Amino acid sequence: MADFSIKDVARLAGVSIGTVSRSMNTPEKVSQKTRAKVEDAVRRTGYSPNRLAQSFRRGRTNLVMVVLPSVGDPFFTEVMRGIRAVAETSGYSVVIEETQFNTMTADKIGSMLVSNQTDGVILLASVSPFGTEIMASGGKQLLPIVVGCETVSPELSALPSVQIDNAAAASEMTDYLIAQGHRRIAMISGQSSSLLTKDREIGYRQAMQAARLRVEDGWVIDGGLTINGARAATRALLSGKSRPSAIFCATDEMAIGCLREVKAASLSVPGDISIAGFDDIRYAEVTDPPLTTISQPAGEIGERVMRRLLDRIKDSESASSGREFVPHELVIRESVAAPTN
Amino acid sequence: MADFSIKDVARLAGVSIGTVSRSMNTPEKVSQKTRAKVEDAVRRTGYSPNRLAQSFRRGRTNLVMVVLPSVGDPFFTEVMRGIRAVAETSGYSVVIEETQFNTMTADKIGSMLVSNQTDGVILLASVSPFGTEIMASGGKQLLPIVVGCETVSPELSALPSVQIDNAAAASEMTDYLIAQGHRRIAMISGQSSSLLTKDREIGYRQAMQAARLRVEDGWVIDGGLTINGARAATRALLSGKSRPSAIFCATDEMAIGCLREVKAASLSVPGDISIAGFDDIRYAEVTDPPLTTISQPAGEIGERVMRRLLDRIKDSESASSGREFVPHELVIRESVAAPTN
DNA sequence: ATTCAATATGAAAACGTTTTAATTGTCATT
DNA sequence: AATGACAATTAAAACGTTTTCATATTGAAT
Repeated sequence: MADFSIKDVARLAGVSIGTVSRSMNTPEKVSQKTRAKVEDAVRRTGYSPNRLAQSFRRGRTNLVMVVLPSVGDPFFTEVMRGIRAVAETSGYSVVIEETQFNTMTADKIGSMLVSNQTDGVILLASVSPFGTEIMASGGKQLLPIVVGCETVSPELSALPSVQIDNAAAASEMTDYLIAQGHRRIAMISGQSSSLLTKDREIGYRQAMQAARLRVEDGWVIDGGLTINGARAATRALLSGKSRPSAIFCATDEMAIGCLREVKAASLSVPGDISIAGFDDIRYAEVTDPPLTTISQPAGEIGERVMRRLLDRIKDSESASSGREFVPHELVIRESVAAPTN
Repeated sequence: MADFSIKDVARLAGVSIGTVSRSMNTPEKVSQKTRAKVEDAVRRTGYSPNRLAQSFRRGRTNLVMVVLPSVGDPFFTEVMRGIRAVAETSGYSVVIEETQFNTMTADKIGSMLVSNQTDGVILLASVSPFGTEIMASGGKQLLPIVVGCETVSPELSALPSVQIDNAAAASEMTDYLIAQGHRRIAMISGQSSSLLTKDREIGYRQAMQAARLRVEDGWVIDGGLTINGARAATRALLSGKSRPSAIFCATDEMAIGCLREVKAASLSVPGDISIAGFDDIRYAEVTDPPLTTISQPAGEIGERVMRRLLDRIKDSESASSGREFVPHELVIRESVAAPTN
């Protein structure tokens, strides 16, 4: 398999390279007889076309790239399954790129994607206005791109996106906590650069306000989207002058850290403190107690987002733009109960 | 930015395309004056080279692909960090491909990688002899490829790989359980296609045998590498005629499922049953109780595996082959204690 | 001033494919 | 027997770069 080219196959089959190309791509346009010769030559050489040359000449790679914050985030398992499912039926391959939490999102995407490496991009990572300016120049995109799960900044709201209504979901969870009798509800949110958790924060604040409940100073605290960040945040919350009876975490990842820390402080959940999460990752139902959380239809988001990307690749003019919301669901498990005091 | 080519830049700068190319790639070979002209033209057009054409012509992409079972597996977070760290210092970009647990590993890799898409592959996923036959034809590889974390089948043991000694680590854990006083130790392993967990199983069996302990029928059970699989396996274990006092899970993921199920059966951990895991994923220290497990130096594995890949890309002849072991560590937390009965 | 070396540039080939345009061959219709 | 239509094939252009080779320019040394 020492790298045969189409030329070798052509010589071996006794035809021109054009015929070889047609034999492989549009076999119906070549006669039975010659097709057989070509196929034989292909088999004998073990020839497989140089994809790079192929993509270069065709001007299309049949490859889409999904950008996500980090491999190892359980939430994306199902989203990817959905993406892959529809990609496969359309002859697209999927390739993944990490932003490692924002370090170089913009650069990477700008430099390696815009320049013809892939036919389109699915952004599951934080969408900064800066990053996408590169891509969405002059209102018209130079590369098909759609956003999934994440919140897009207002000025980019025309970008096609598929997501749950994060603010509404967060409100719903907060309402649920309130309905359970909680009045002192704190929130562990993400860093300010995370628009996603900002949205959830907004929902929380709205619900609190609607119920005329006070959000005390220090009750909305940055958990950095990590377990350890959430543990630190939880310590701060527990040691504050005014201790909440419930902690709403903007992600399950942080809820897991929070849960651990609350227990480490010898408090029981939900006995002493209720904890709510968000995302319904697979670990959420095996914590002790299992987490009450918001479930996102991750697989469906994946499917939809990929379908919209395909639309856009096919015909970027007529493809729909703007946000598309999918339903979320409040999953009641055991980490939330009525407050005891 | 409507897709300028090098030709446009050349025309605008009033030089030949060769000069433009040189200006960008080997600026020291072009005079100050013309370089300035070119740079200006580049700026004015917003030109960025067509990567596809570039890679095609150069015969190299500066892209490596890492193949892993699934995005969403927390274990790979750190491995990727390591890989990326050294890739970045060498001017390589990293792109990720999922096998979705083996469905089409071989095909994907065979078809899209061998044909010039990437300069090399890091396999973090299960290495079947079948899959790699394609890549390692005639003893000599046609694409630089190295294996990380995973066990390679004996007939492919010449493939460069970086991993801990899984069997030894599993023995060590088993020995530890025995040292704690356990005699009745069961193991939740992976499906038979997972060479990795088979290795761990071997270590377990060896340690049991060395201690002259009996492995009863049904005590090595397939947990399918998933939480739910492990829960089912645990149920089977608990309802068996002869109940173990300790359960050694071949992955933390399964240990988490096991832990939940044991508690669901109203048994305490480690009071009634001890549980040990493997991998030390980040969730392992926030379970209740925190998991005793084996820690892999994931970041280091990533770095080493990427370095070996670079060696191989640079000079496939002289690059080292064969396995390279890195040290593991037994992390003692609270999920294992002496048996009570 | 003249020559030589070094440096800077341009023209064109090359990479492996797809695709267009031109050519050949075949067959049915007149 | 000649024409036309159609199918199959070939030759060659094209894609956007990099790189080789030849040429032109510069500057230094005689």
